[in-house]
Amino acid sequence: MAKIIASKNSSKKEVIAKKAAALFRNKSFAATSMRELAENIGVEASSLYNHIGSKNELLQTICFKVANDFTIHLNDVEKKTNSNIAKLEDLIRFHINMMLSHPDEVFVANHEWKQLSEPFLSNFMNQRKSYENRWVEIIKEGIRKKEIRNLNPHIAVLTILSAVRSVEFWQRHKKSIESNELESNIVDHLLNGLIK
Amino acid sequence: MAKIIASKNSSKKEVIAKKAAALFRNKSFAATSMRELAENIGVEASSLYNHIGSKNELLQTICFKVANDFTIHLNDVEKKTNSNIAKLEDLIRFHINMMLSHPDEVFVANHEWKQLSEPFLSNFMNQRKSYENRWVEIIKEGIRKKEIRNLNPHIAVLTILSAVRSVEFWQRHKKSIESNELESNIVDHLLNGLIK
DNA sequence: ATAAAAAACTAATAAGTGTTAGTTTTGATA
DNA sequence: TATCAAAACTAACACTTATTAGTTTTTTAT
Repeated sequence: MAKIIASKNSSKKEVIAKKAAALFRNKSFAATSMRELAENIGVEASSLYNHIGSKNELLQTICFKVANDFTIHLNDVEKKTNSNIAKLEDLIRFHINMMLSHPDEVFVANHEWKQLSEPFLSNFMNQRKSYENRWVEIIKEGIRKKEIRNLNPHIAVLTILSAVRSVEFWQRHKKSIESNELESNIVDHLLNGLIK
Repeated sequence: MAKIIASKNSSKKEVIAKKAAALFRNKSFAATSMRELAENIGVEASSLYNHIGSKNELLQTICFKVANDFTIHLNDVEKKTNSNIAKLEDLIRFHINMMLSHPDEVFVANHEWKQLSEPFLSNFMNQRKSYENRWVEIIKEGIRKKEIRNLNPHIAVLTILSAVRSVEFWQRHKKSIESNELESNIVDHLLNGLIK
């Protein structure tokens, strides 16, 4: 009889969620069956239900864990007293490092959140909108203090949040690029541009 | 008896593909059923098969139409004799305009290509890799000619290709931003950076 | 060693899947 | 108006889906 092995650092539910994140990323949430997830863990599908409530609950666990990590970090950044550019750099680096340390979870939160059921879907969208608005405020203040060029702050936020997802592409390629180089290049590009 | 209405500019198959793109975007390919697609068109599911071969063929149609449009445009850009920065700006603007004019199709090509069946999947990935490599060559030459800062060309390409997808976010928001403003801001940000 | 709890199993359910077969309706042409 | 192909329909197929019920095995605690 096969078993789900929990470790010191992760409960059985966390083991399931971790494997689910990998499958949801590689095959999409809808195209991943509970039988397939179970097989990957080495157990029958019905056994999973001793540890989780439903397939959709797994997605909720993954998405909100990621969303909360980002929100908590933003709380910290807002408390600091450094320049707004420094705050943005901190935020950008955190995004990149989150994608490097939890690639599957962040990918799922970025791309599969649409499959959340209500009320979690509305919840997630609101949390994200609020997160973006707080970025916008940082950029606005940076413009006011003449640290930042006079770009549309909303568009700048969307551009940055989109650009950091290039880490996903990089993970497909692994073009012999060090993750340090990746991080510094993205930050440099977004802050200083491409033109010499 | 309901009917699929073809127009002067689009065959019945194109009408189906257009609706499919919208559904695949909003619900994902796997989570969209043929019955649902049929209902949206106003016809029974089996009737669709008078016009298409399979669900996956619909995805192929959408993905390769988009991929070919991008490749054709890149062919044109490579023939030009202007600066490499000008070429990049041209390419970036084309990406943004493609997302504005065919939002659903580009979204599906960007996010649902994984669901392609072989050999189309391998085909698509190769075509994309080749496309990216040709961008890389433009950036390399720009660096050689001192037009472009000495960033890692591969990372720069991934960053740009990722950043232009911010148009997707903007389409969710519609934050009273004109599409012209969106385009010029993204181009400006990527070429000149954020810092004053 | 025994009892209780946790977690695995088998089997089944009801619903939904893409797709095909066979039939009927529609619309255009002769 | 009769004919014929295009394109709609109904009905069904064979399979897969998430999830539950009921049972057996394993682990934990006394």
